[in-house]
Amino acid sequence: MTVSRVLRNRGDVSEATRERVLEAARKLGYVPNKIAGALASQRVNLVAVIIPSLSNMVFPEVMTGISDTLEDTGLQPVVGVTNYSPEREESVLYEMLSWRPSGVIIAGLEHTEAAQAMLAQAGIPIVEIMDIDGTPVDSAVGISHRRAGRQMAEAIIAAGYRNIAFLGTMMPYDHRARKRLEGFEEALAKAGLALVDREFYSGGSALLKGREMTEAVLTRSPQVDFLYYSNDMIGAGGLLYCLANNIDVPGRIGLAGFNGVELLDGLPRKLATMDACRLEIGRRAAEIIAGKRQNGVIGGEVIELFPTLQPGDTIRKPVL
Amino acid sequence: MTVSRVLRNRGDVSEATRERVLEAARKLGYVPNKIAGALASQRVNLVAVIIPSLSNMVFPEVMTGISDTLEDTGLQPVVGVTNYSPEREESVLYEMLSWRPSGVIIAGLEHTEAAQAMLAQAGIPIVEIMDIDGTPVDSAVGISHRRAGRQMAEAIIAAGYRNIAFLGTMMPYDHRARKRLEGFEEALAKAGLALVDREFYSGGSALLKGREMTEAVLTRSPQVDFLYYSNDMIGAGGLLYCLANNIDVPGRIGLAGFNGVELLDGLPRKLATMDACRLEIGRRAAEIIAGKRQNGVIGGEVIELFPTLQPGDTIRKPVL
DNA sequence: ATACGATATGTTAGCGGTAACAGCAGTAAT
DNA sequence: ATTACTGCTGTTACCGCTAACATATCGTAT
Repeated sequence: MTVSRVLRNRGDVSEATRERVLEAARKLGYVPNKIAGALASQRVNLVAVIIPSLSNMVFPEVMTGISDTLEDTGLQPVVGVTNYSPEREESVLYEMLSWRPSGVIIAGLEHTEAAQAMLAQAGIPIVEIMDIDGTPVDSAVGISHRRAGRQMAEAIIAAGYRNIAFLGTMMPYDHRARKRLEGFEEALAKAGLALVDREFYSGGSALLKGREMTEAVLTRSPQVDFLYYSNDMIGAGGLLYCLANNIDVPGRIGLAGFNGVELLDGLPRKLATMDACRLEIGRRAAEIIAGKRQNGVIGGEVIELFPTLQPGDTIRKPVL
Repeated sequence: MTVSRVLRNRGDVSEATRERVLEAARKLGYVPNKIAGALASQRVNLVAVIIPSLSNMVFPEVMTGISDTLEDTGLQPVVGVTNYSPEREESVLYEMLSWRPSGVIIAGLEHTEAAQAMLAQAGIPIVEIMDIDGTPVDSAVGISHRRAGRQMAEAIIAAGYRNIAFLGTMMPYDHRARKRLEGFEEALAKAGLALVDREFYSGGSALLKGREMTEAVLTRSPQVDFLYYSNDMIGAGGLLYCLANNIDVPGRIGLAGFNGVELLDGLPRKLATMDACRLEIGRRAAEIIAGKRQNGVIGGEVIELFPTLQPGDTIRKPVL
């Protein structure tokens, strides 16, 4: 018992005994068994983080925000990856919940019915991140992708472009990309426009795909004067393609992506984009988990963040 | 007890009872408590994976290899990130070991003394990945970065370049980048050459840093005819800089990076690089953990993988 | 009818810690 | 001297599950 007290810094132990215990622990290479500890105390310092992928730049940055904020709370993030598969999400969630974490941070608002039920039943703070276009189980931190799509469309139209094409992922479960496209088309419609062309891809090097898709669209639909990409990586590929082929950007063709990835800073020309507040999302989500744990508040809150449009060098200045 | 048997698919249970149990579990939203289960059975289906960073492209791909292989073994990877800090590595390791995982996959061979001791004492399979230039605690899967550096130097020299500069990270704890540089300089020395210039960076957008550093070096040392980058990202930045400034690549200046990241495929010209066998490393490491668990073998094995040099378009053809 | 093996279910004792409380010495206040 | 309190250490009963063993049930060969 005294050992337990020393190792957890809880309760009074005389300095002499504390020393003896620590010395012995060090000598024996003793590592306390958190499994037993957690079972006895009904407390687990783990936070489940469930995200679709690690291979694009977006989630690692969210992770950074989460880790930074959790750093000095004693909480530890544990990552599960779903590869954009709802079934896999469900099973990862089940697996993680069975370790009784202190909270769950999960990407998106769309989950299987079973997953929804598990989240609702879990009795711990749940934060759904990235997206707020929908109804969260508990709390949510994110941006409105629909609005983001609309905003970009409005900026593009204001700049005088009229023949607009969309290039993006095919993934049926990338709900956020879908919502951006919906918002985008909605704003086009309001201006009496419609997409002139669209092109989808899946898998492979995004940068390369961006080049290929851009070539395909420009060949097929020469009248196109703007390319809206569902993410910055393929947008960057498109930009490199245009530069390599001496296409006047943003005069003849305008370009825009989404995410505000750091990578763009290194490109010869800055791609228009909207930053997705990734770091901030991670931070705020972690704060909710850490905070709730303290004061036991259960009411869900929705935090909407507002991405800023970065016009870069690939959109003409608006015609007034 | 019967419930336990049903939920773990272990032992004989009549079909009727099994159905009843599953139905009840579903209706109640019952999620078994793995903490208690693990304590009782002394078995934990978790594999600790400890890596320095998620934000460059290399570790996510290793993770993919690990996840894929572990997928159908019932084992689950749990990721911890150290940010290249030995102290943080030590504490992350301690934290993870206290959950009694079935194995540890940890990047690099360099750890604090305490971390080394913990790994040695843990009594579970340990796989140190990425690097094999050193003495592993147990098993290791990786490449020789020293050899990789040497190989690249030899190829560069064979191609006729003589005034070679190095551009890389400043991070004192990126041992693998350091070893590559050591091997590189060693091979230069053997050919009677030495680095003409060197430039280091830390933090920020690697692509942008690549541009800036390249400009700095070329301005400061105009005689330089080859730039060896410690990673592909800054190499790509350098390449874009050269192309933008109409520098003849690979005639006037040759370029090479390291890692073989997918990103390069999308660039207007292919950067010379060496792929680091990331996917394969993840796979083999996971196999060792999964396999050992089965047959209880404890002997450590060292698996050296051999990266292939991809000359791309940024090294002149060797002069024979 | 009896014995037997196979299948199905129940019982008991932990796993390694921690919460809660009990005990005990020493010191200060009454 | 008695009481009250503080600081330190020890005791006990779990936490929720599973290994190991015990028991019950049933069809079937003897």
